[in-house]
Amino acid sequence: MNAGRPRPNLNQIAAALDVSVATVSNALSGKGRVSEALAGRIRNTARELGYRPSRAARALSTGRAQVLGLVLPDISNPLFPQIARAIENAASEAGHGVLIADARGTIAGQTEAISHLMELGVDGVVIVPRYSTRITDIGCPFAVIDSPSTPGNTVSADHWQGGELVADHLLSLGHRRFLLIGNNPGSVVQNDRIGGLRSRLGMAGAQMDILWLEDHARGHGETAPLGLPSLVGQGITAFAAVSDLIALRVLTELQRAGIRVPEEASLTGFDDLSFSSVIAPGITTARTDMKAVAERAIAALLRTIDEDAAGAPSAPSPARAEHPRVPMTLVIRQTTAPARIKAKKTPQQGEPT
Amino acid sequence: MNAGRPRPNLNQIAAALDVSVATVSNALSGKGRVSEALAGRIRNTARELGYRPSRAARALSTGRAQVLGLVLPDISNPLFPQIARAIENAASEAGHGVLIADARGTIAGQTEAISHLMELGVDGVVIVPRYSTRITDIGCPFAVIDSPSTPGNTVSADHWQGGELVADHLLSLGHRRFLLIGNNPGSVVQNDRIGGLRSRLGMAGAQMDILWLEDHARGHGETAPLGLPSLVGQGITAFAAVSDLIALRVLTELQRAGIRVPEEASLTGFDDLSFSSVIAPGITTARTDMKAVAERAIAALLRTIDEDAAGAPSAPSPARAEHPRVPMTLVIRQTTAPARIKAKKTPQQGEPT
DNA sequence: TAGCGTAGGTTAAACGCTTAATCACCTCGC
DNA sequence: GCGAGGTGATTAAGCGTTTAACCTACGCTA
Repeated sequence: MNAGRPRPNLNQIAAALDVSVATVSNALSGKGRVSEALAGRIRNTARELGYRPSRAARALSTGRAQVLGLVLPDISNPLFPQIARAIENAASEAGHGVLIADARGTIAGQTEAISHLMELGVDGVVIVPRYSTRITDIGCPFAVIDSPSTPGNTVSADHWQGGELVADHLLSLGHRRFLLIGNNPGSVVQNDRIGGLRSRLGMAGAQMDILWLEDHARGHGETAPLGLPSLVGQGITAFAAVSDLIALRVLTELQRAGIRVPEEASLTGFDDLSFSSVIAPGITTARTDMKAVAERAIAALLRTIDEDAAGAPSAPSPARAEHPRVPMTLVIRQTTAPARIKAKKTPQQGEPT
Repeated sequence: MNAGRPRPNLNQIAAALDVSVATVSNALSGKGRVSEALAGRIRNTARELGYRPSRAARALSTGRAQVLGLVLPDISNPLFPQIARAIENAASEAGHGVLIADARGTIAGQTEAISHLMELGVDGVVIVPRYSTRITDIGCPFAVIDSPSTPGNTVSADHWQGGELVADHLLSLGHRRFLLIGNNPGSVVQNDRIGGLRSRLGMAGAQMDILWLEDHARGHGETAPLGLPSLVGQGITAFAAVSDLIALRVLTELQRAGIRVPEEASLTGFDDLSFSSVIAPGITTARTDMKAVAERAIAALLRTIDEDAAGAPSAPSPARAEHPRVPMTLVIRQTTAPARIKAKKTPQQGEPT
């Protein structure tokens, strides 16, 4: 029923050495009791025959497919590469494969993607949820990467602290009038970044406004200019965006209007997207240590899978990591510089709003 | 040996209805001979019990895991999201999952990634090869997405034609002096794009130079300015980059120098990356119909897998698609406009170099 | 020398599904 | 009244591993 390339299996090795398959299995996995001499011979012939264990058979026998799922809100999100790469590496390190699934930006798509993955037989999934989604029981072990302030979050970057980092940097450069730019107020990640920014800027007595692009788009259209140049005229010297993609939009809009960055206005982003280091000027940004996030997420997920198999009564709650928040780091490039105006006045401390 | 959540299986359905597992299997798959009445009852109880077939068991029995691998030269490549999304959708449509693998930019990593995927038990892989790599026998069915001029290419965008498209557009706007910008001359894709551009520009008797960024980086460093503004002074009116990422770099460098795009210089890219539609001005670019490419690649791959299982003697050559080249389309945005100088002279035809 | 622990294996069942082979029964046509 | 053919189901083998349970020497100790 199954022609194709007949891969060598345990039987062939066993037959070649005239031992039982169980012995071969034990020798290769190092489990049962096999003399070192025989084990060596078995390993040799296994190598000679080019033996590759059948994952399917192993999965059937052990109940573990050694495959994890990765659910993303939108694969075309520019941050996706970083996440996917990190998750894949971490999982690969642990001997697991990663199956991707695209939620297509919708909440229905997210549910669908998860059940599709389960259909495919994954042992567990790591979910980067679409904003304003609360992942509850999904019938298999799962880890959530969102933001520390999200209930049920397994591990993530400390977006709030990232905001503080950026704020401190801009304040230290003497900036006092800010525009914070977000996309969607429903996103916990974005809110936390804005929150971190506001808390520090507020403490320093700085003046700030917030622009949510989604609101702006509703009024003026998706690609309408944001009217930033006039704000510079009104004294704003620093723009802090919650994403490098937004920062890029700001940068080009300012440049096009003939406003020089960073000489006339500073600009920061988040995420250190691929283009941020390539363009001129390079974008100053807060970066997530994706490797750390992914490793902790995978570790927590695998632990949960084990516990689940060991007989947890059926309470599939999100995996929990020991250290759920990974600090962000600041990458200083060329879009930030000392504020031009009102810069000689030394930074005033302890002057809360 | 296997606690955990005991999923309902064929046996339970069979027991519940007091029929044999074979009948249940047949009813659910619509294969053997089962009366419509019984089949209906079986489907019902299957639904009630929340039955989900075990992929592992099916894979073991049929020899098909229903999982494909996707090998990418570098997951952090900004084009990756488009490809991954399209492949995932197409595969999902065909009932298959997609396992990702990262070649980490190296040729060794690519080999490693492929064998890792095979280790994981994929039925076949689709490979987007690192440039200057020739994929030969890899022990399992595979499809290659590179460029039509690559031997062994399964399907891809018609990069050459994309270059022609861009060239024609710029020529029609009256441009006559060009700088073509590539990254690495070893990339077939980039070479084809450049080739398409050159052929058309050459036919029109235009003047052009080529800048390979990798050469430039070797001499001046990775992020060194490209010295574009002075070229504009020398009469170049159009920059054609082989990627939007490069185009973005060009755009920001020009803008920073106070050169207005597209008023003083036009600019084009390739791939329609995520940021290209967001920034100001939006980048005019040649776009790949990834959906079409992915669908053909998957279809060809699945066909090859079938043939392979049917007993192809063991000649695993790349999957072949009926229509291996997918035309690119031009997305005209704001970085291209009529040439300022020498533009009144009507385009001269039939004046080859 | 009986008894025992242990190193080094083997046997066989189980995982859940697919599918070829078989079988029982019923209906026709002659 | 009997074989041919068809329908609807069952039986059983097999996919490749894992693993619990069992078996057999052999070297010791008491």
